[in-house]
Amino acid sequence: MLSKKTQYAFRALEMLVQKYEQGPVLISDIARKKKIPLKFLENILLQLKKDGILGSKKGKGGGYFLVHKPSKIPVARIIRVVDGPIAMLPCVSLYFYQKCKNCDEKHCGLHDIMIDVRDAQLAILEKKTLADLVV
Amino acid sequence: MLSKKTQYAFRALEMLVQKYEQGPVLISDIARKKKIPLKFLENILLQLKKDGILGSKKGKGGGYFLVHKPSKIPVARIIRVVDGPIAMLPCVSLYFYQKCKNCDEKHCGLHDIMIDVRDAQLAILEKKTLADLVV
DNA sequence: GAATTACCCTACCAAACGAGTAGGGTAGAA
DNA sequence: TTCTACCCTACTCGTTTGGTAGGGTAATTC
Repeated sequence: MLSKKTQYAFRALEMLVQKYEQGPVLISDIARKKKIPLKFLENILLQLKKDGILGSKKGKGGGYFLVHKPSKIPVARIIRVVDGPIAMLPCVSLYFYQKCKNCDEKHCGLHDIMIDVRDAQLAILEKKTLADLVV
Repeated sequence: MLSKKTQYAFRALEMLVQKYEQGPVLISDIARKKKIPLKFLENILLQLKKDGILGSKKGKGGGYFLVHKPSKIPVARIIRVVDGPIAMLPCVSLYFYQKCKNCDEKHCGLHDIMIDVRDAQLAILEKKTLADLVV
């Protein structure tokens, strides 16, 4: 399951998509409108900024904004930044791979199944973008 | 990510599949061969038994065994019993559904995306069975 | 029917994680 | 120079995870 933090992230991004190219949006505006604890949200947006997804402007008239076109940012990227691995096992993760001990990947049925699941997930999560958040 | 407990469960089940219809298998045998902490494994097998996936026999010559043919038990069922929800959001889970507050499911882009992901996951996890664990 | 075997159950514990709070620092517009 | 709004660190508290300990009890078998 996605953490609450990740769900907050998507809710915030949804708003930033709607205001795309309308100038920076205040954290406090997002927090109020989307009912997200202010300081918690600050943390999330900072993380997204560090990853280059969001930009920010300080001082009066400042706030956060999307750096790229919404249709250029896949949903998968957000999940990886905020939540971590998407795969169901460390040994099939593309970005967070970890070898599993006591299990030879070449003869592990579960491994094969989870590879399939991962591919199926990514087929969707890499294709869908922030633009799809707004319906 | 699947919990370690769930991964243990699959490893144990793998062994029970291999010994299917060869009589009960001792917990201690599974624990030793699969390198799973004995008491922890006990807990897992008990859970699987309560759900009707495993049966057990007490006394000398006892142990655990699969109640049904391995090809009749979908991988999804194991995950649900041991790990819980498969879906990425509570509001798209079939067996553990929970309404998400501050979000109208009819106008939530994320919701729609996660429905797709869930369907893609289940297409695999409901089709693959315990028989597929052994390659 | 007694002993043994091996399942069954409860309780406990430490570490990690999730979700959120607090409070001040600092850059940059105006 | 002052105010605004981002930036950063640290802390708290409850839950989950992974695992341990120890004994109870039902079924076999002899």
